[in-house]
Amino acid sequence: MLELYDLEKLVAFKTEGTLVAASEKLLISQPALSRSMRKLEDEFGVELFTRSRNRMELNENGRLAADLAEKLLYEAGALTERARALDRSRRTLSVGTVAPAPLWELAPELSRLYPGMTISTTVTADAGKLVEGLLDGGYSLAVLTGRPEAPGLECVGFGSEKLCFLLPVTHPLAGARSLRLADLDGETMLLRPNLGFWADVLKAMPGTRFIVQEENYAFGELLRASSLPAFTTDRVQRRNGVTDGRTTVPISDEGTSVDYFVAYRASDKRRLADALKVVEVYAR
Amino acid sequence: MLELYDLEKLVAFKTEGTLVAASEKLLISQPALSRSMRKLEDEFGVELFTRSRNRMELNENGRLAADLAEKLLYEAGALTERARALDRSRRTLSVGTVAPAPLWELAPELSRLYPGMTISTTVTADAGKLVEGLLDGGYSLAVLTGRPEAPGLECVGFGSEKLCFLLPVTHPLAGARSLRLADLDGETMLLRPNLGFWADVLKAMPGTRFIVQEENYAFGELLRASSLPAFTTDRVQRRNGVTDGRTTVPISDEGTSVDYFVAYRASDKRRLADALKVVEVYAR
DNA sequence: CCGTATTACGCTAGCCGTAATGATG
DNA sequence: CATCATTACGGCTAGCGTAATACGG
Repeated sequence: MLELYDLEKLVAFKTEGTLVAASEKLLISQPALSRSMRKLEDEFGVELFTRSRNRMELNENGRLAADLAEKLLYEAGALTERARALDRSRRTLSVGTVAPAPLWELAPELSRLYPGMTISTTVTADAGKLVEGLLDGGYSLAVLTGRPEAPGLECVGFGSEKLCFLLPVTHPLAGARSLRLADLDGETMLLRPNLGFWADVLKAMPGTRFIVQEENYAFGELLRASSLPAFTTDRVQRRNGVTDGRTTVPISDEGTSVDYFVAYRASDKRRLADALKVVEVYAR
Repeated sequence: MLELYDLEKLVAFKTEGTLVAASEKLLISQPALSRSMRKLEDEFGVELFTRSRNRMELNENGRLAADLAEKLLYEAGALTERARALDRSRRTLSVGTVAPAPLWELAPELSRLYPGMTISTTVTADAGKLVEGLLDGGYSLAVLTGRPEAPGLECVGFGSEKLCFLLPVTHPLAGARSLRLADLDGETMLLRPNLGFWADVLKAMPGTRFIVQEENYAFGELLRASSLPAFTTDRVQRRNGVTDGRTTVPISDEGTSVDYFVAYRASDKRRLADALKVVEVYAR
């Protein structure tokens, strides 16, 4: 029977030009390769080479066969690759979100509910990309700030979040009951990266210099040691508690208070039932 | 390494549904097939089946892999098939002709000049088909009654042929120096099959009943034993000599005298040089 | 119990490598 | 005579079959 390994040898001979060179590339002996090529001709029932006593070349048949073999080998590789890719996607639950906070609650629960699955998360300000990803299978769950319109998608509420300033108690505005973003514009502020749509909200503070600190411990140290204002949200505080030496002041700008929704494909409803139940609990 | 035989086993399992059935189809034992399927999973690095103690089924990965494997196997078959087809075409010299007589001279010479090649011949009234066939490689040589116009084609003259009546000496018109087709219309005539364009010429004798005899010896017997008029040509007579008890009367209708040309692809000129030389000799 | 998959075990056909041979430029 | 392909021969291992085992409807 024709086998892929034989075709690989044929292709090696095509690219190397001699049995010696090809056999070295294939890490087998010349006699082995010589025999394989004869066997291949037998299997095709067709002469593939012109042979002189110390020279072997592909003839027209051989060139065609080798070219087609090369394609076939590529496709065989693609076959395993696609199977692996499918398996990976079956073992991965991709979650996209427009803001990081909901993810902090959702991701650990997903890990607990679907052990063995890789939870892949993405934070982006682009809600359109998330909806698109839901539809084409790129995401299984998406946390949005509104209900998606696309057919085939459903969603459940996932609570709300309200942006606040986190000011040192010594800050001049620390006593305010409510502030506008513009009130602190021009100062230097501490910020986490990957804020999702919040990054868009902060465009209302064009004069502000943001110091971005990704590392969690370092961020906490900066908060404690510096007198730089920062942001927090009601949701973060409910989860992490208050920060010593800092006071929380709500922001009254439009768009700083949002409702979240977790969207999913209707066809995934059963598969994701456990996760959606957890979402409901958090939504309260 | 992934091998086609393994993929064949996978496909057999997909179509048969159980290892037992598939192993019977493949003419191997169940244990062998069971092991092969495990090996396949190893090679993919991916689970392909859901197993209970006495039931095995393809999972999502497995279905994808089996479907792709089926395609790949088909393409592997096509690969050898194409190589064989190429080989066959390399070993075949296809000759098309609009009339049988030139072929009687050409075919034996081609067999002599290209030993080992299969000479495949076709007689057809449709000259357009022959030109088309020359262009697409379906024919290597075509005998036509005019020079082909298509670019990439060349031709050489191959003599002429003149249609005659072959009448019993007892026939009322046997003494004529020349006749029209219409002069014998309404009689019953002897005919060979596969006349090429001559068949079109005979449409000028709508009232004639033709007795077609393919077999050579039988045709000769009919010629000798019967008094039915028949056709011959100058070219046939030059080759075979005259027929006892018959006289030859030329036909003066338009289109009963033709010049032949042997057409070929210009790119084939060198390969066919020997054949074309022979054509020239016959053309005199 | 019959049908199915898996495990255990011994065998063998196919493929390989080494060594020797042949041809060619 | 250096290089390449082929032939000869012996060894090894992947894959097979048989037999035994285990599970489920």
